[in-house]
Amino acid sequence: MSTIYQVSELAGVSLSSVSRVMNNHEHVSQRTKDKVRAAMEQLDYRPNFTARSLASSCSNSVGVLVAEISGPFYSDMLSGVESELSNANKHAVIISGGCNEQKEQEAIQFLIDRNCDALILCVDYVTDEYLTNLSKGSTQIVVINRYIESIADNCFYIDNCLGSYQATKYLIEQGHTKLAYIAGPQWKQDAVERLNGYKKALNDCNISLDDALIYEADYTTLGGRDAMLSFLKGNSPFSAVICANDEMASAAMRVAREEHVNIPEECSIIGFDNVYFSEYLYPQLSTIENPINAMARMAVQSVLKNKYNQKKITIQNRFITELIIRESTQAN
Amino acid sequence: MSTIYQVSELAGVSLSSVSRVMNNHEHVSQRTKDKVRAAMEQLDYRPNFTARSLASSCSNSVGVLVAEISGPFYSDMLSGVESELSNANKHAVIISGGCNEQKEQEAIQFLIDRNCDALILCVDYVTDEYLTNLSKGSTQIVVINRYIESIADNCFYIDNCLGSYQATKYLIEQGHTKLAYIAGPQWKQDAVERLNGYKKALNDCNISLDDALIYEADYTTLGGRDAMLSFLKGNSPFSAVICANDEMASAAMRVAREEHVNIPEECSIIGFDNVYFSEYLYPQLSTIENPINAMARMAVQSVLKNKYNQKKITIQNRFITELIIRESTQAN
DNA sequence: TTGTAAGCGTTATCAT
DNA sequence: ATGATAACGCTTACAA
Repeated sequence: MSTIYQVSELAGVSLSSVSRVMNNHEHVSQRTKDKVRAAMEQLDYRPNFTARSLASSCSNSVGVLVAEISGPFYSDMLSGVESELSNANKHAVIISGGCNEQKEQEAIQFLIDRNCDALILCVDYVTDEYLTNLSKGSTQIVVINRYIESIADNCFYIDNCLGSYQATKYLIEQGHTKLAYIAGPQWKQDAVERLNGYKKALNDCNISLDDALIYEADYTTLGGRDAMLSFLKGNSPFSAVICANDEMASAAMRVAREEHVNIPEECSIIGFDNVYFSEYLYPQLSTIENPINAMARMAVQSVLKNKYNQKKITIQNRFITELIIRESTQAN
Repeated sequence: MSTIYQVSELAGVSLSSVSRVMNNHEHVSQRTKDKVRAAMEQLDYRPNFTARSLASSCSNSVGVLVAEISGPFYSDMLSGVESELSNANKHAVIISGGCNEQKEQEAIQFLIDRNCDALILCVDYVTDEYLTNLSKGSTQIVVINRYIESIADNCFYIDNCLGSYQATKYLIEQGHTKLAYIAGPQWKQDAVERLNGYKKALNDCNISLDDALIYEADYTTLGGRDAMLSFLKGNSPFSAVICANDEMASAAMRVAREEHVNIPEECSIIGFDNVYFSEYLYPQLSTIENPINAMARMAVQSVLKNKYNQKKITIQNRFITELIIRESTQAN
């Protein structure tokens, strides 16, 4: 591997001139540029990434922390982050966080220690306060899928409440009046907000809340299964069930089938997130589009703008959900 | 941020001693260790990752290149790679390759330029020769999901032929004699092998090949859809269809439903890969388990062993598929 | 516009 | 066992 020094020798110029050419500095004569470029070509010179990082204290890499790598939701997000980063010639150091506060903090520290210029975080366990504090450090922090008032400009999130409001309102407009809700774990912000949207819609339409028709599950198919079973075995009749995510909705559909209740004829089901497999299901799942990929891309844009001084695009922090009607819902 | 220098001052020892303690060198007195550790603690010292990389020419990071980040198959692989790497305190630099040879080469070069110690590659476009050559360089190369004879020890792959042989044989044993096959794109090695397994099973059972019952699709739902439609509209009757992956199988099931052919009563369908959503489908998809996650972990182990001199575990290069029977197949 | 030289924070080779 | 000191390959004042 040749170094900047060898290039400078071959080109007959100084180290700094080579560096200037590499970094496209102004005030370099065409003649120097040409000589340097020719020498680089001849030596098949490749800048040493690590040395540049050390000297410039900029690693051109951003750390990404998510709860898990696989899973339709996170992988869609990662995909957006990675592609946007690659386009800008930065790279992503991706790790998956643990399942408790300490692990999450360690993961963040790991990324900081690796000299990432910025961090894109999708975290559930660390506190708002911790993240706020972190933001005061030299590593830029950006948070996806969570709203923290004190660092609002660095948060990218959807209006979860609006999302389930849209779903619930739609079903009510379709004539449903007995609506069940399968909630996500209530220690997660988004799960609480989604439940609120459901409640708000019922309230706006003067439908009273029936606690027996709300089941707190955990966003997994197992949870969705238990929830649906509980509704079916309960005493409160219902003609529709709104789910806090698509996984639980898919489980609810399966349980319905096992118990011989036809979807959507006897019961409408709607999900949340619009993960890609929701159209593979039978019936295809009606759901709420969650623009996670776009959010991820925007988060990267914000990093590019703030940390890498790139193009002055306008940053949007709040994203809007959208109703997707497929086959799993119908009028009552 | 404090440096090794400040630690050495506070501890009253030299730079080298601090370095030695950090790296757990032998021949360091307990007294020195204690002093250094205390000083580190007091200063909340964190080693500078970049400086270490430069000085030691070891970045402790491995580059991972996949065709795409999302998608059930790749994300399962990435998940395995990342977790295994994190456990070893290494990190993953993940990028997604392009959709042609040049882009793929660029992506690889990108990773090499970033001083990755090793590369884990899941690539389709670059040639065997290119990869063989690459392996001669200083960056260790490991290939997942592809077998290249000249660098066999660095390849991790499943027996694709066996996989579809298992599927086909099973259906034949269940009494099916007219079996259609939805193939993957034949410029991909795994797609060819999978098709071969099907042919071999037919041959072993003395069932003659009907070209009208083989359709080359592209591993996507759209392709699977076209394939199934073509079979249904063709003149060759069939009672089972074997698909080269689960996405196409899910599409085939949907088309069947649209055309009012009951699965599995009128037609058995089997997939390949056992991606996680295959059990969400209705009917749940029978398929071939592809141990991609295990393969990914093994690939990391091989890197740990060869590049980072870690534990002498035995490396396994070839992985075996397994028949998973669910609801989409039945006896004929 | 170009060159000189001092870092950047480590590791690693020598002596001692 | 410990300490100087020279790399590692580049960036960046500062000087010319």
